[in-house]
Amino acid sequence: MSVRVLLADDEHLIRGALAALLSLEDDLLVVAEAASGPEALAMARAHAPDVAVLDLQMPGADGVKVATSLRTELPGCRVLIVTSHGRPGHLKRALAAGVRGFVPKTVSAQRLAEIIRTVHAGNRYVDPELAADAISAGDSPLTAREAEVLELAADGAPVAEIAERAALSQGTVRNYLSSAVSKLGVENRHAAVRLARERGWV
Amino acid sequence: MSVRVLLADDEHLIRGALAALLSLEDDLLVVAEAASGPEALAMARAHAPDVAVLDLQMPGADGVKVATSLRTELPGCRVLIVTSHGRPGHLKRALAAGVRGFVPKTVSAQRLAEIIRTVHAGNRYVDPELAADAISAGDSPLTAREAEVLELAADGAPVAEIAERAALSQGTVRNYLSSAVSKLGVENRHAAVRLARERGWV
DNA sequence: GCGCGAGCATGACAAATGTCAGGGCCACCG
DNA sequence: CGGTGGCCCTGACATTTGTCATGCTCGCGC
Repeated sequence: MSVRVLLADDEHLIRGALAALLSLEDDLLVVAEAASGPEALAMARAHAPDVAVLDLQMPGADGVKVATSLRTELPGCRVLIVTSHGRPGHLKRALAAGVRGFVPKTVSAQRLAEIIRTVHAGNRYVDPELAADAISAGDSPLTAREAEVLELAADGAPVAEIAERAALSQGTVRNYLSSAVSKLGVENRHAAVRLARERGWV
Repeated sequence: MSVRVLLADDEHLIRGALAALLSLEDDLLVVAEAASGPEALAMARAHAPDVAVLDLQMPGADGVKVATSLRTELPGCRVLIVTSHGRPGHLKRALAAGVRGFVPKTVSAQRLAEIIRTVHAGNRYVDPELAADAISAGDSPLTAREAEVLELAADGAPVAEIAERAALSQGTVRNYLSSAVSKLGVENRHAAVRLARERGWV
């Protein structure tokens, strides 16, 4: 009785190669492939796989969004996320979405096959290094409003625009920005945005 | 007589899978693998491959840097760059470094094998879509100083620091920044930095 | 009820940033 | 030679952003 796997990654090169390698394992069966978030969802609905291996970054909807949808639509389907750039915040978001495994693309195919089995058996697996990063990043020191304002400031918008979109006075917006900057111990709001992004706090 | 290939990519998953798939081709022989820029160089020196397939983003030194070194050290070795995120500037830099091929990871392994043969035969191959992007991005409208100042501004440094590092008055720095912003048709310097980065102008 | 601390909000002031008009230099063209 | 235009550079001025002191509200412990 083999494990039915769905593979989703926008990079054809990787997806194809991965499918080939996983097929070498006797107990794994790649039943569907997808190149985008929406496509992954459609494929999952059609084939009801045991395990969905999702790339974190895909056009349309990222791995975590797909995982969230799958959680309600196919509760029996375990989700395993693979990613190139492991930012702490992603891991946190992923676990919150009910993802069962989270691994970087630096693992070997052999190892990935083992992890697929682990996840299929109902266990969780998180790459130790990524976990350590997430723990050292800690929880966000930002308050709700600070995070909100920082997010609106993310694309370099002027304070006036942020104030309007958040229905706040400009002074208040500056205040939150300033507070976020000092909490994060950085030089200016742009560095704050970058850091918060990196840590997954926005 | 098969083509001797060096494979360099920091993602073990992809590198391994790729090696396996390329090995299925009778006329391709993967003689070495590397997970970082420096390692790729060392492997190239040791094995003198016919074609080096390099990931654009690797720890240590990126694909283009490696290509530059290879150009002088192993002039007979053709370089083919593969990349996930195809930014126009990268392509330009790569071609300037004497790279013979440039493809996104969205191609299939089959296609990649063909391209390796193409490059080995002495021809060039550039992904049509990436080429179109690069052409539509066009040449940088920025003058030398504008680009220099923009680069120094890239990490959110204050004007005073940029002025000092560029040995200019603060007024002048502001002026260049302003000029760059208006040339790029964006709202502020941060957006300008992002856009210039994206287009490969800095 | 009362004091206390945390988060939310504001405006005044100071500092940094963006904009403008203009001057010097050099290469190019008539 | 005498424009003409592009690039480099500057300081003065207007606008935007960052900092600070302050007030409000709400939940909590006493």
